[in-house]
Amino acid sequence: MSSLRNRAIDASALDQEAVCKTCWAKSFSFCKPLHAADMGGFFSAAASLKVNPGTVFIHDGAKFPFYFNITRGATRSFKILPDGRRQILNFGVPGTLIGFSDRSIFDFSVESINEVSLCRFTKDKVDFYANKHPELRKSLLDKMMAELSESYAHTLVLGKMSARERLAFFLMKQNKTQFKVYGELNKINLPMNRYDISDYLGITTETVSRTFTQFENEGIITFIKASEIIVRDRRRLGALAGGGTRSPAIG
Amino acid sequence: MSSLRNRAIDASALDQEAVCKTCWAKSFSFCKPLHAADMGGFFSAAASLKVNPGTVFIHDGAKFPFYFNITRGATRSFKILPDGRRQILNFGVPGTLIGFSDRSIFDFSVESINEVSLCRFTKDKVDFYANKHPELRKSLLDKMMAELSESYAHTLVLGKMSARERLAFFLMKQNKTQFKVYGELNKINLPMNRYDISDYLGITTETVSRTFTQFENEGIITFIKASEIIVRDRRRLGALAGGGTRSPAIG
DNA sequence: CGACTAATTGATACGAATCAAAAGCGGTGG
DNA sequence: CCACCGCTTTTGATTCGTATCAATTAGTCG
Repeated sequence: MSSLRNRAIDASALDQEAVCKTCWAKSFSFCKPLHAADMGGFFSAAASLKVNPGTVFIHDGAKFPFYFNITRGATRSFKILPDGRRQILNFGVPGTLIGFSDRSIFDFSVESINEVSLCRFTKDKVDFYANKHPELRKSLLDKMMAELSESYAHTLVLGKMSARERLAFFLMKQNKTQFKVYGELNKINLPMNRYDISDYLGITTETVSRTFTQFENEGIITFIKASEIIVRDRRRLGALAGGGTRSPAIG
Repeated sequence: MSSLRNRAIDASALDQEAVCKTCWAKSFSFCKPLHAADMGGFFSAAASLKVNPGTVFIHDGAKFPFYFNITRGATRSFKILPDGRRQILNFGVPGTLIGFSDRSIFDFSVESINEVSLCRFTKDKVDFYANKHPELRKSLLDKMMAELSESYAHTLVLGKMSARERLAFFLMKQNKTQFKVYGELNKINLPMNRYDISDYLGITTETVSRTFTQFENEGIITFIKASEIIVRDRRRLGALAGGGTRSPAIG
């Protein structure tokens, strides 16, 4: 797990308000409702950060009174058992809000997969504005509900599904988010490696690999390269993924 | 799955304010902070309900603009796959708040295990008071955070742990909540049956049963009866449960 | 006390893990 | 530009934990 080594976080002090105005991730970020209102005061309190690939920027057990909104790149959140076994809880994409935790203490870690850009907000500041703006409060709650709901879907996958079903679920989910964030319809990009996928799905890399091969042989998907997939038969993929997520209809 | 059949919900219109004043579950319920203030208006908006054993009182996919606070008994929340496989997401005990969901639509079902008493609050009413009382808002958020946090712990268990570890985790968790709610130190009560435990842990009843027997043979636990356990060696049980939950130290 | 359901125990099968090796891929330097 | 090295991914052989199938025992209720 060499990727767990820590690297520096590059913070650049830019004109945050201008950054927010042109932020391409705002339409699916928690701060969306504030862009309509004249909320320069809120945005100037934010800070833009860049994180190098493979950097753990939130540590399990640490006190951390910030929210992070991802604007570019991808992250993995995970828990680790004393003997090193790792479970990935979810992957973050642009629009993902990180920071829901009890008493500001995280009970999982978050690591960048590739180069990640994010906005940092102090919780106090967010709370302050949330108290004044019901829409922001609702937006935050929605993000949190969605996270809880996704966690429950994940629970179902890990508790009841076979390797084939798990991978199908993962691909459908990935397909859905990539459509939402990047507008890709049938192309699935996999910024994470096979270990990440296996640690997310509770199986091994070998099983992930074998199952990918099966899917390709069955004409369900085609590989452009190891990290890029074309969905050929969404119906069958969706059927395999079962009720894991509420019907992942796209478009 | 005969237990999924629906039975009537008995609603009794009592003097709610009096009920709340003497509610034994209030010290660990979301409404706790309001008991200090003079909040008769809030409590009179609540309704006390009783639910017969084995009743699904919240249905996956249903619109349901209420919160339920459990005051007596136990519940199971679950998701079901099209082919009938069931995953239990969590068990509810007195103090558990049910109702966090996206746009008031539940994406899981909730069923009573034994006779359950609960308080029903309309979400509008709760929101109204939450806007005026930061402590109530915080209390609600805390419940939600705890639910998310527990779901993540559950994810780790289902994704990475062996049958022995899963059952140990379950027992430690059960032990911890029963201490908090009922003050029992080494006695664990199991209101749920073996199917529930297996569907919560992602294993089969047979495996649950075999593992229980192992634990008893190893001197870790003793059975009073099938639904009542004495913990003999919490150290070993905790070690097995690993980092599944943040150190389950009691007392 | 008998009938039904829940829980336990036993025998076998199977899916995925593990162990092992080969192939693919990306970067570096001669 | 190609050869080499390390890392990731794929493929193969075998093992192992848990599921499944089957039967017995315990517990509960009329």
